[in-house]
Amino acid sequence: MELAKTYEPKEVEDKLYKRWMENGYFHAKIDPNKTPYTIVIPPPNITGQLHMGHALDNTLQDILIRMKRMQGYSALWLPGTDHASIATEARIVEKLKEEGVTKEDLGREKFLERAWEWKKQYGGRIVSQLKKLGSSCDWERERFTMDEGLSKAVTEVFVRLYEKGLIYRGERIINWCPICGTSISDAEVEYEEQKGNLWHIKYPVKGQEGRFITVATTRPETMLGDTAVAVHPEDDRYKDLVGKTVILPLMNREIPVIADEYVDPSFGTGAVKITPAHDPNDFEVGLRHGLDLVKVMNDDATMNKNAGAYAGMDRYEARKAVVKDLEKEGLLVKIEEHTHNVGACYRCSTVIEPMVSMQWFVKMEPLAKPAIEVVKNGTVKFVPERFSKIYYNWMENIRDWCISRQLWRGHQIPAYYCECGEIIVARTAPEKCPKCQSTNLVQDQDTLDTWFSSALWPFSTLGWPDETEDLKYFYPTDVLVTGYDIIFFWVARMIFSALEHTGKEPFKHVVIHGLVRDALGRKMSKSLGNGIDPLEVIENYGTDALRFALIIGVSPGNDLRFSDDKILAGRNFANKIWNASRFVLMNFDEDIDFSDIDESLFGIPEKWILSRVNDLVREVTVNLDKYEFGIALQKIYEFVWEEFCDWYIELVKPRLYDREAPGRKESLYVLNKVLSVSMQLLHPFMPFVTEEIYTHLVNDDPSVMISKWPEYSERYTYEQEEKQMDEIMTAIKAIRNIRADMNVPPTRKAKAILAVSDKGLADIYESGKVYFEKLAYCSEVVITESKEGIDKNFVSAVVKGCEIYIPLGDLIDIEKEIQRLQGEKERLEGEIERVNQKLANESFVKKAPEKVVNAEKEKKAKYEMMYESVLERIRALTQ
RNA sequence: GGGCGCUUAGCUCAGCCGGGAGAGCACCUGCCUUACAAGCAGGGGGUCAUAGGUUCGAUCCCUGUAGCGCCCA
Repeated sequence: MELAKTYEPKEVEDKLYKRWMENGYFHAKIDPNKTPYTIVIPPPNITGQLHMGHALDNTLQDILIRMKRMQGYSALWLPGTDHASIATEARIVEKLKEEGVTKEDLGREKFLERAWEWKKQYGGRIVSQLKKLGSSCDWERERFTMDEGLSKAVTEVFVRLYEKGLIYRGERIINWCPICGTSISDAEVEYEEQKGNLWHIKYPVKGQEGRFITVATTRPETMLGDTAVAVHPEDDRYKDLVGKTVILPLMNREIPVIADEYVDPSFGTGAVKITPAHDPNDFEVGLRHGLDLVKVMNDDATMNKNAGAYAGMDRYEARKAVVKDLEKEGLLVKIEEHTHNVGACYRCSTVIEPMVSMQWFVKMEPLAKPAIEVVKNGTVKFVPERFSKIYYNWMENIRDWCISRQLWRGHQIPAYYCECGEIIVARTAPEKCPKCQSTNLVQDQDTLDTWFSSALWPFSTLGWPDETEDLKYFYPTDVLVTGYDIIFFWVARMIFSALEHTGKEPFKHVVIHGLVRDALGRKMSKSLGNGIDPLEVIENYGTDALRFALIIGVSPGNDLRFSDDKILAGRNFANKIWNASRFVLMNFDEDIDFSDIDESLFGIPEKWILSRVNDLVREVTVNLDKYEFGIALQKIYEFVWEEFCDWYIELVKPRLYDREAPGRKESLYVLNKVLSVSMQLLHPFMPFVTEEIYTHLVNDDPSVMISKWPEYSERYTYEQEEKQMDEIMTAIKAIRNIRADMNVPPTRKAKAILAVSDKGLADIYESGKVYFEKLAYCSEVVITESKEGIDKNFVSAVVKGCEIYIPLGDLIDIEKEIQRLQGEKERLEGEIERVNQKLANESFVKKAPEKVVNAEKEKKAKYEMMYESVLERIRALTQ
């Protein structure tokens, strides 16, 4: 059988994915004889494009799901997409703008039609991109957050929480984005340190001519809405003013001076202006003191009629004007430079405006408590564990969640307002008001935060609120894989939602990974233009190379740098195993049949490699169970490349080239076996190349992805052969080493004399003669006890229990050879010195484990023997 | 201000139960050896940030310090 000389991913990937789909391998069945294993995908934005973050996240999930599937679980990876209301709406609004229309011009109904069209146009894109990545999702179960079923779940949750008093409508301070034109939640605000000013402003005290109280503020324009000045109750500077009244400059409004613990006397002047309608802390102060709310801004961040002369100005224009006017009136004391944190909209980076607004909220405290508890008691475990701290920190300080959005795209809030003032929250639109019987009802115009529906994802996708078979079998899910940037947005909300509505945790493990950065360590972003398109990588190097590059060398939870080097390493690895398979298959006869293998014909290399691969099986399984993806892949890489290709294949060649050699077929069997197992272990990481190879090899499975995951077995542990192979390999390396030192090309074969006194070692070498010839380029191998006939024309090397001599005649420079041996001598002296020091230390010998002490003693004996040999050789050459 | 992470070869990063520091890339030497030059063989290169502590023994555990990064307020 002939395979191409290099692996061509393009020729196999789409073909194989199609085959898997057609055979229904991705579909998970409800099977009472199997244990379910479930992962729900973090749903990407329906109109989004696959980026490296998705590629990493989904590769990790695919690795887990493919392994579990092979291990015999009924493994369900449930895919789907998210409607991403704010992002989608922004994009459509942008598009309309190009057409010269606003969404209001279009009207809600037409606008929503456009949104569905948009989905139709781009909705398939991310899904087909996930397929390019090799994701083995159960596409028959694909879901969308605005599907009928999921929408039903959203309504159900809203109604239940409302009925329980956990959802309420109220006028409270929220984060307002003037560009997106909607409220956003606390989690959606990104804080950035900015250079700004601290303005010190004098407020005249009423009835005390010439007396002022000076406040410091970073936002002078909000003073127009001030309803008090606050000082700390213990602050002697202001004690007498508490309860008095000051005149709000520019507005000439009278406002009280109040005392509140919230004020930090050491900051600024120790007196602060209170604007309850435009600052969250001031809002709290306002509640405590019963202050008025004076809102001075419109929704587009221009000043409103309450701002008097400043009405109509943009907030920054107003700031300038206010400062200028204060200065004119002599009320501006000073301007200090000051850096402070400014909140911006995560979506459009506009500085958000805290303002009082009538919105819907989820009451968080009763929901957060059990959600903290399940992590504390280990029902839900974060991997790595340190992320649970971030989770606690957020959950313990959480404020009520603002869930209403002034957007059209999304789940419309199931609340209906009657002209009589009654509010009805219901699963279906009520026909008339239960209070006044009016039929004049209007549904709330707002939609829900997208995360409100994603919070239900692990169970809504399985059919909840209906008690479906899927829900019963696959829920709770097993693992959630996601980035640390989304713990607050999503993970936390799924946990409390699941506990509240299903009474169960949504998943058992939360595997957190880092961000994919560029080669310089920067975040990949559109604005920087430094993003690497995973599809381009797939196009050029293949999916397997991409997946390799994303997994190799990363440790859980840490960010990773993505570089061309790693892609090339991945591509080269795919090519390497491709060629190893090519070699194996080239040696198969058409009618190859392994049904009558005689294990007694296994040689040392066969038992050695079987033992090694057996060990690999354990290592890979253990590490994957710990979510140590990087280590698991590294182990496979090293085994396949070094032990299997560089050693075993070379060792087995002499046997293969002799068609009459006894055990030839057994070696072919071992090649086939070890390669098959390697492909099985590697398959979750690099699904395509492994499938292509596995199906060419001799085995009973039609596909590696439904083959049985290998298991470690004592039966294939050959300790003795591993040791023997070690001896042979060490000697071969020593010969290669001196040959390379002498610059002897492989074509120039040379005799090797192995001077051994130990009978056992001599036997091992004897049985491995042919390997020396092949792997150490020996023309002849003499194993002897005597060193007769060895003269200055020989170079030598010393390994444990053996002296190796190679006659190289005129290639030898005796002076240089002596120098080399001197170096070796010094090295051994150092080793002996170190071991002696250890062994001379009484407490070491007394307290260290016996095993460790013995190992040191053995080393000592070994080095001393080698040292003697080197000395002797130096003497011989210097005579 | 509170919390977390990182500091290991020229670069990017691994490093399990504490018992002689590893990989990829880069660099140097020799090889088109009938699977693979996307390859083979060999080599150089490290005070494991720093100061203490625990221990027979510390890259690893503990404490302090410095630098970098992230999250929260």
